[in-house]
Amino acid sequence: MKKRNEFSGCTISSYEGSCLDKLSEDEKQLIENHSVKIKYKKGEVICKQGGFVSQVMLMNKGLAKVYIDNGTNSLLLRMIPNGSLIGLSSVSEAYPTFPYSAMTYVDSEIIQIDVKIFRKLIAQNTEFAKEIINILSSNSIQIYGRFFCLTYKQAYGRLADIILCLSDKIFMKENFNLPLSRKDIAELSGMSSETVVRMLKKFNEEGLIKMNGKHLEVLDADSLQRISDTG
Amino acid sequence: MKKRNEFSGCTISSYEGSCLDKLSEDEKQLIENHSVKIKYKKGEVICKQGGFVSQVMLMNKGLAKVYIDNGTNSLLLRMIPNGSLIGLSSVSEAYPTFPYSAMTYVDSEIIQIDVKIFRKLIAQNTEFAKEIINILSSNSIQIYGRFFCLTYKQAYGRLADIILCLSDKIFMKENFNLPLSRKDIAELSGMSSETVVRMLKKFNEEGLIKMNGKHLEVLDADSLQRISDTG
DNA sequence: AAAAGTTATTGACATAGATCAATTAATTTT
DNA sequence: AAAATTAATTGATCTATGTCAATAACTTTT
Repeated sequence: MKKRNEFSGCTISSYEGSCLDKLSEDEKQLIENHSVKIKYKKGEVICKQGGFVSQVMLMNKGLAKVYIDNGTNSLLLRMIPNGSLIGLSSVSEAYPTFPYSAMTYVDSEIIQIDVKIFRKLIAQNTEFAKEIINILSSNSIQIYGRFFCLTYKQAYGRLADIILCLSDKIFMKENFNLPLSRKDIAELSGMSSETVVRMLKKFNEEGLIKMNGKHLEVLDADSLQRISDTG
Repeated sequence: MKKRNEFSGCTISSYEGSCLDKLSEDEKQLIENHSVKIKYKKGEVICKQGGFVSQVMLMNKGLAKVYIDNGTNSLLLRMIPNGSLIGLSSVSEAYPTFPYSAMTYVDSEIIQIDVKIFRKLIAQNTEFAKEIINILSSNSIQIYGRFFCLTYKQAYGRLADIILCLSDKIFMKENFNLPLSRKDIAELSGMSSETVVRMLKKFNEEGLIKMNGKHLEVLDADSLQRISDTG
């Protein structure tokens, strides 16, 4: 029997693979002909909440965040690692504008695909459409988990979550250089940057992580997991 | 130019109409042949988080909530008014279990539709598939708003949001008998029931609402809206 | 390499709203 | 309709984090 997944603040969706695999050679060529590859520098805005969507964007190489804001506060919804799409909710003609903004964390390479082509392919290829439904569903499920986590977990648990997410899902090693500022981590874990600093220090003192400026090493993933579960 | 929508904690998705309208007569008949109408009493569980999905459910008459919980805490994701679907994320074979639970607020009538039929129709009718994508997108957008609201608005703003949502979207009059307990309202607006009581009392004293036990009347929607925006 | 600007760290303090406890009101069961 | 149960209200208290202010440590620009 499968263990019931607990909710985590983790910021990447569980969908694996690529919807593009479901396309025929002709269809792939069509996408090819209607897409361009663009380079973004670290910290550049990829799309703006409220703006018209004309392309769906595929992260080819890099890392970005998707967030909503009202001018005063900003809420990070999810991260975009390699292979993830941005702007999918707008394949519905009913939602022609981005419901969120996106910004790169590091220098990134993004493939822009004409959203009209996306819509056409959905209308002609049901396997592709099913795959889009899969992605939308997995995005929803990820958001539910993050929503629950940010609403009910205490700050230590949320921070532990994010450290584990970075190590397990994003960098896939327990030892990495953070391309994120303390403020970024604060945004990820839904707390103030001062609180992040204090709590990272505590984790460090307790031997759960080894932290030196931008360098982070997970020493005791089990304990972090326990804090995430309890917190 | 359209005014940019602000985020609200409102709990129903903006999708209007019915995906079933996109079906042919034959397809409608197919649904008809593979669905049953079920009556639920107030407070009954419609589906359980983690359980297998075998039917997609359509609220025919009544009101329900969709929520996730971990045994200790419960987070209300959205309300299900007439015409809304439950269990849509599971039309993907990749997600065969409910990611949430649902429970009726009042006596309700629900149409259960075999999920296999739903999947078949998605695979054969692209208009229908597009409509499902529309619904999933609008659900996501609603959740983003609620997520933002519960994370950043203060309690007064969240409560004002919910009162307006109940009056505008659910009961569609400024004068209604609440079928919800204080605890339900607390869950909707993400706070403790004691805080709900105190704040409703305050709104009442200030003449924004008229409240008498279960009966609620919105007296000053503009001020409530202002509190929602500011809070 | 000095100056200017930005980000990280630490400490002190404030507070929104949760929790706990007690009372009253409403509803359900006997 | 009395008793028992559940829900609503009120008051008192507590606390996890945010906010503000002051350095300290980096980074970038000159």
